[in-house]
Amino acid sequence: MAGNALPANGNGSALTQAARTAISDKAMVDAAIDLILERGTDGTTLQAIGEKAGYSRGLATYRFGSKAGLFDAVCKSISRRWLSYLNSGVGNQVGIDAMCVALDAFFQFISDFPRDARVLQILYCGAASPQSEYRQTSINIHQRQRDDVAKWVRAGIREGSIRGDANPDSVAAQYIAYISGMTYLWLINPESIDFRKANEDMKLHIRRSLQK
Amino acid sequence: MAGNALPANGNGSALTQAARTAISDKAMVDAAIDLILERGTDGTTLQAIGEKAGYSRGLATYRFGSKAGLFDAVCKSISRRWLSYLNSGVGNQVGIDAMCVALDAFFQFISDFPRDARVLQILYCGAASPQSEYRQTSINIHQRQRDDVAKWVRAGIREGSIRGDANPDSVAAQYIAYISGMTYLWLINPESIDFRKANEDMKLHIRRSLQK
DNA sequence: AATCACTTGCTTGTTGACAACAAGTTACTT
DNA sequence: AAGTAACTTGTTGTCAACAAGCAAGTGATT
Repeated sequence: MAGNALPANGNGSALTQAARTAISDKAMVDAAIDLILERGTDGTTLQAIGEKAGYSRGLATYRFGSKAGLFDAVCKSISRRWLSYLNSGVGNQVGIDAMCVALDAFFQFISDFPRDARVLQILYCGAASPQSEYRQTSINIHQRQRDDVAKWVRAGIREGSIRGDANPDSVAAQYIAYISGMTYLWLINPESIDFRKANEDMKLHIRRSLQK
Repeated sequence: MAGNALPANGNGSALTQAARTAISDKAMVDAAIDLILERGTDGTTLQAIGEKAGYSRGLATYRFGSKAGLFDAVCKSISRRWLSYLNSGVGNQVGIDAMCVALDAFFQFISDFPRDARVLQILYCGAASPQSEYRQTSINIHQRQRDDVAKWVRAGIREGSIRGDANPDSVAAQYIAYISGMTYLWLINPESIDFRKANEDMKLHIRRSLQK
């Protein structure tokens, strides 16, 4: 569909090898996102991904090595988008402000790209299984986000906006756990979660428990 | 191993049909827990479960209908244990007390039965996939827990220990999201989580944001 | 600028493992 | 002893993974 399996037809305008790879890569990641949303990770086959992307049944395996390798790539692709989205929202803010803006950015991301958000959460869940070949990716992403939050808290304490007895690492774990857990609850039962309201309440709670 | 495939050996002391089923059932659920911990849900086969339980490769399929059916049974089995554990801890308490005691019970459960806790969380994660045949089980369990928490909050407001402007449903969602998210973080990277400390901080946080 | 050796992208052939189901066998029940 | 329920074995279709081959792109030499 998206990719052209035979780019050099009659004329001399050929694609670069790197371009060919980039095109087929993106086509397969996109196909994977569609299929995961439709059928879940178990129901998604490498054959279906390759063919939906406009290639052969074998390309996905060839390119990504394994099903887990492909999921890892999808995971990284989406989380890259999310992190840049987040960074552009938070900017240089720190402390409680940063935490609140990040919550808003998260809600915005879920509203703007619900498909990406859903697939990312599905893949994070897949990383929970022992022997998961992309668990490390999930660990790294979550750890990085926790580190960012802990930094915001530390800076907030320094500038005096956050009470000095707050434990940055503990607050960060709690904050990331909230986001992760809320997203899970939303994923399995979207109607049961009013994300906007939950986030407004969460901001209030953050202020109450951290403000000096 | 645990189950006897041939209980009626030479003597006349035979087992009841119901007892036979109960024994093989339990043996297979136990085997499944072991195997899921070892190899994850994907790496666990129905054949391996049946044989590890001391039966044939086909019994697990026969009894539970499908892999999802078996996981659903395991999920229900463990969550039953957890809920009775929880109830015996909380008793008739309500409000902030109930919320704090439940956190303690949860930490205790994870310390006492880390294997069960891990498998339960792995299965909850599996329920995140679309088309998951036991998603409803996860939804029900989480919904029930949220309802319980919301009840505690409402009772706390009535008895005057919780501020009147707290939204019970929102607080409940936040509380359950915290537990779910924290368990996920613990599952993928146990060393990174100090559950005891996180829970102590969470209790403080709850008091600060809900106490009148 | 034409061609030739080489590399990389991609496809097709094949194998072993597994879930699911059907048909058969063994253990209990009345 | 006939019937029912627990359990096993035979079989099929699907899939991931790998291997071998084909096609497209690259770049050095002339």
